[in-house]
Amino acid sequence: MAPTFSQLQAFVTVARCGSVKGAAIEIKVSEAAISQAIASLRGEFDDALYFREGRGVSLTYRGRQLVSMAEEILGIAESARRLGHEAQGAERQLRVVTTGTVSEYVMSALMDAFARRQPNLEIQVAVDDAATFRDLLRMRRADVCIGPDQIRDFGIDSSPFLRYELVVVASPDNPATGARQMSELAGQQWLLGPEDTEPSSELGRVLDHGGIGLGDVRLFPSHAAAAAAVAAGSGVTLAVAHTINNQLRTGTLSRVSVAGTPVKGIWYASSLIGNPAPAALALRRFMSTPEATHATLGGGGVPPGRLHPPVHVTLWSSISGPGRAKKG
Amino acid sequence: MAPTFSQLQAFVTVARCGSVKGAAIEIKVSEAAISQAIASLRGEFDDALYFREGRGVSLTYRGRQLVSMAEEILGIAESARRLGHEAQGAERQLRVVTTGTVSEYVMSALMDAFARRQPNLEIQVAVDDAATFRDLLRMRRADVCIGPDQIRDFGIDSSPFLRYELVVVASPDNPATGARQMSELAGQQWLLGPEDTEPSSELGRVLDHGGIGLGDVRLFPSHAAAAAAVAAGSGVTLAVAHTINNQLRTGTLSRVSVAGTPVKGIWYASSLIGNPAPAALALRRFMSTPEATHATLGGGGVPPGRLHPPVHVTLWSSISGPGRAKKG
DNA sequence: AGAGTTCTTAACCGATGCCTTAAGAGTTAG
DNA sequence: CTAACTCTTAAGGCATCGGTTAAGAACTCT
Repeated sequence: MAPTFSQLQAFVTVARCGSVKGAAIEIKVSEAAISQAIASLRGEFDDALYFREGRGVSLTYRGRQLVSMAEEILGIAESARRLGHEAQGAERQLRVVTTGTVSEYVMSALMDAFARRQPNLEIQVAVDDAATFRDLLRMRRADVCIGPDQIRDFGIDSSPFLRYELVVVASPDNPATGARQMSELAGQQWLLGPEDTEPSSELGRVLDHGGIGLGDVRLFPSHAAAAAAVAAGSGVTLAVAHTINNQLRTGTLSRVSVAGTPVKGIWYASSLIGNPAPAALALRRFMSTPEATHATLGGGGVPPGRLHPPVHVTLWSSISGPGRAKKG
Repeated sequence: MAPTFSQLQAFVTVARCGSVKGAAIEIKVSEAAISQAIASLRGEFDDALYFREGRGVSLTYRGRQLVSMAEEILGIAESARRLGHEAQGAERQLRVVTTGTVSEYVMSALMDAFARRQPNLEIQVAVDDAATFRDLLRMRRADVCIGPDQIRDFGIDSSPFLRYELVVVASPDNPATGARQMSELAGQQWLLGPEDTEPSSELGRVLDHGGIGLGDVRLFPSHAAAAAAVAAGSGVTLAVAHTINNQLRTGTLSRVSVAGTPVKGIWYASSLIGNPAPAALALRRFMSTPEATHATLGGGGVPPGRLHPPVHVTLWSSISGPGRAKKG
C-alpha cells in the first residue's frame, strides 16, 4: 500500500533519464524491475505517471507533480542517511543559507574568497526566509546561516559578521531628495528587491516600521536593478549603503536624509554548537578575519570558473498563488 | 537496508507519544512491532535514537535530528498521496523555464502581466541552461521555455517573442569608450552576469565568438550589478540595449561602438505541440500580443503580492565543485 | 524486595518488495 | 514491411517487512 523509497528512486531516475531503459542501466537492474516499480507506484495514484513517446517516455502532469515531491523526499532521506554515517562526506560539504539581500551583496565575494582557501569543499548556497534559519540549523539542513538576526537559542552560536547601514536614496532630479521625514515620501513609489516586502527581511522590517504601505511598492529582480531604476528618475529605494557608494559619488543617486536613517543593522552568522560540520567551523573562523570583511566590502565581481553565483534555481520556486507557496 | 515509510511513521509516533506503548496503541499494533521497527531504523544510523527514561522514552540528539526529517518526509508523502485523489492540479499549473538573462530582464514583468489575466494559475519559474530546454519540454518538466534559440524539432513549436540587441558599454570616463574593434578592448576587464560564461547563454556565445578569454572576466550576481560596477568606472560589459537606455541617456554609461555590435538576437518561446498544458497555450497566446511586449519593455518593477520574482531557490543550488553540479 | 509497568528480543509466519528471465506488445527507422 | 528498439506483463524465487505471541530484561513505585 505504501510507496517505497526504491520505487520513488526508480521513478525519479526514469524522469531524469527520459526512458525506462536508461533508468534501468543507471540503477543497474533490468528494465522490467523499473517498469514494475512504477506500475506499483501507479497503483497508488490510480493514474498514469508517464506515457510512451518516441524512444522513451514523457511524464504526465500527475507524474511531474509526483516527481518533484519524490525528489524532495529522496533528498531529505539522503541527508538523513548522511547524518548517520557522518564520518564520510560531511567533512567536505558546506551548506550556507542566507537572506536574499545577503546573497546579492556579499555571498559571491565571500564564498569565492573562502572557497579559494578550501579547494576541496563542496559549497552550496541557498536563499530562504530569515525566520526559518533556526529550524534549518536545528534540522541540520544548513550548516551556516547568515542573516539580520542574532539567533538566541540554546545550542546555536550566533555572532556578528558585518555591519551595514540602510539609506534612502533617490535620483538627484527627484524633489523627494529634500525630504527629511518619512511622511514627506508618501507620494513616492518604493522600488525594491524581490523579498523586501517580507516582514522578516532586512528591508521589510524597516518598511514595516516606517509604515510604508504595499500599494506604492514595485519589485525588481535584484536590488541592483531597483537602484538602477531609481537612478533613472522614478521613486525611491532603500539601499545597503556601501553598495551604492559609487552611485552617490558620481551623483547618479542621492541620499535622502530622512529622520531615522541610516538604519543600522548587523548581519550575523549562525551555526550549531553541538557537533557542527567541520567546514562550518572553518567558515565561521574565516568570516571573523579582516580578510573576509575586506573581500566582502570590495564589491567587485568574482572570477569565473570555480564559483557559480547562487541565484539560480535547481528546482521550481513558486512565484504566484494566494500567498507564498512554502515547500513541503 | 533502506528505511521504510512505516518505520518512519512508527518513530515519529513514538516521538510524539513519548512512549513505545503509546505509539503501539495509536497505530494499533503490538509494542513489539514498534520496537522492532525502530530497531531496524537504528541499524541504519548505528546509533541510539532514544533511551528509556521514566515511564517512557526520550529522544537522543540524533533521534531529534531524525524525527524532524522523518516528519517532513511523511508530510510530503502524505500530500503526494492526496494529490493522487484530487482531480485538480494539471489545469492550473504552468512551469516556465528561461535563461538567466531572460529571467532577469523580462520574466517578472511578463509573468506579472500574465498572472493578472489568469488569477487562478499556479505559476512557477525556473532558470536553466538553454541547451536543456528541448529535453525539459519533451520530458514535460517545463510547459514553456524562453531562450535565445529557436528549437527546431518535431513536436515543438518555437516562435519569436522579442528582439533584443546586445551592446558593449563602459563608463564615459573609460578610454575604452573610443574603441572601434574588439581587439582594442583586450586590456579591459569584462564584468558580467552569473551565467554569461556559459557557452549556451546569450552573452556567452557572443563572448566566445569575440574571443574574449576567461582570464579577464569577473562575475556579478546580476546583470544590473555588473552594469552598476561598470558605471563606477572599471571594465566593460555586454548589456541588453533596452535595459540600459536610462543609463545611456543620463551619461552614466556610454556605448562602445565596436564593430559587429549591436549584436542582434531574438528570444523565442517554445512549447510542445502534442498535448500542451492548457496554461501553456494561454501564455503563448498572451506572449504574442502587443500587450505582453509592452509590459516586458516597460522595464519597471512589478507590484508585490501575487508575484515573487523567480530568483530564489527552494532547494540547494551548487555553486562550486569541478563543473556544474547537476541535480541528482 | 517485590509487584507492576514498559521496552526489547526471539521465533515464527504471511504478504509484499524487488529482482530475474522470457515472452509479448507497441514504436521507430530504414 | 521488416528489423531494431523499448516498454509491459507474467511467472517464479529470495529477502525483508510487518505483524504476531511469548519470554525476558529494565525500570518505577510502594
